[in-house]
Amino acid sequence: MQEAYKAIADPTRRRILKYLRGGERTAGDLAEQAGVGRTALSHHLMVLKLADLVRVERRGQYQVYSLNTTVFQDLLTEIIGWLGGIDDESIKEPDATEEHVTDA
Amino acid sequence: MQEAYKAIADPTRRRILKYLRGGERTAGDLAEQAGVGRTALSHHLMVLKLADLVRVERRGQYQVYSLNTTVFQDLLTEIIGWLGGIDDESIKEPDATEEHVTDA
DNA sequence: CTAATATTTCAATATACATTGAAATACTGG
DNA sequence: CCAGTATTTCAATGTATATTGAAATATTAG
Repeated sequence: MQEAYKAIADPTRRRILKYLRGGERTAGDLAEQAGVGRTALSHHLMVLKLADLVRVERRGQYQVYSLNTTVFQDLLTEIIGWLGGIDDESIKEPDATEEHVTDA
Repeated sequence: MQEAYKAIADPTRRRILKYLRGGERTAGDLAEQAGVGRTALSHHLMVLKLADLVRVERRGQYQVYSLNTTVFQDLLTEIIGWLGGIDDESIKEPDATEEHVTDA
């Protein structure tokens, strides 16, 4: 999960993810659309791959990238958790014992 | 928005956000719970504040932090956008013009 | 096999970020 | 005002990350 959070923190990578919403894309397509050098793009795709946010498949000369939506779902679940009341790990509940945050 | 993505990319900051789900907390409480030095904590809180993910209010000697859920909602909306079909910016649709990603 | 195209790896560099101790600032109680 | 507590700012440092050009690898077409 940590990998996914870091992956989406970069604007270039978010742009890549957006383009991938349009369907499968080759690395070359993405480099062109994302406006980033081929080397840098390759790096970003690697990060996205490690985060399991994209899949890649070789098709002839090309590497074809596509979205893997399952990790997005997990992200959503976690962020919703911050808002609502679905918890998963040690969270100190707001008990009545007010130590010092009473008032001014 | 960019600020929010970067803010949640750090595990310590996500931990802080979790603790804040339990209600208002002073900076001291958070430092203790998050297991990070006071200086580092102050830095993280600043990042969260700039991202508008938390609010802060002085109450006597203390600075009291709390969640600001509105930005979380925006985050959710964007991530849902990546999954579904709600788009907001230039996205190349998967048109029928297959240039070279035809097949192997 | 060779030439051509697509993509990744390597090596170097520059920038951003997290962490720390010490000093500065803000507030409370007496 | 003074001592004490809470928090932030400052300055320094180490680590992580983004970017780049050149070289290496993979695949196709002939």
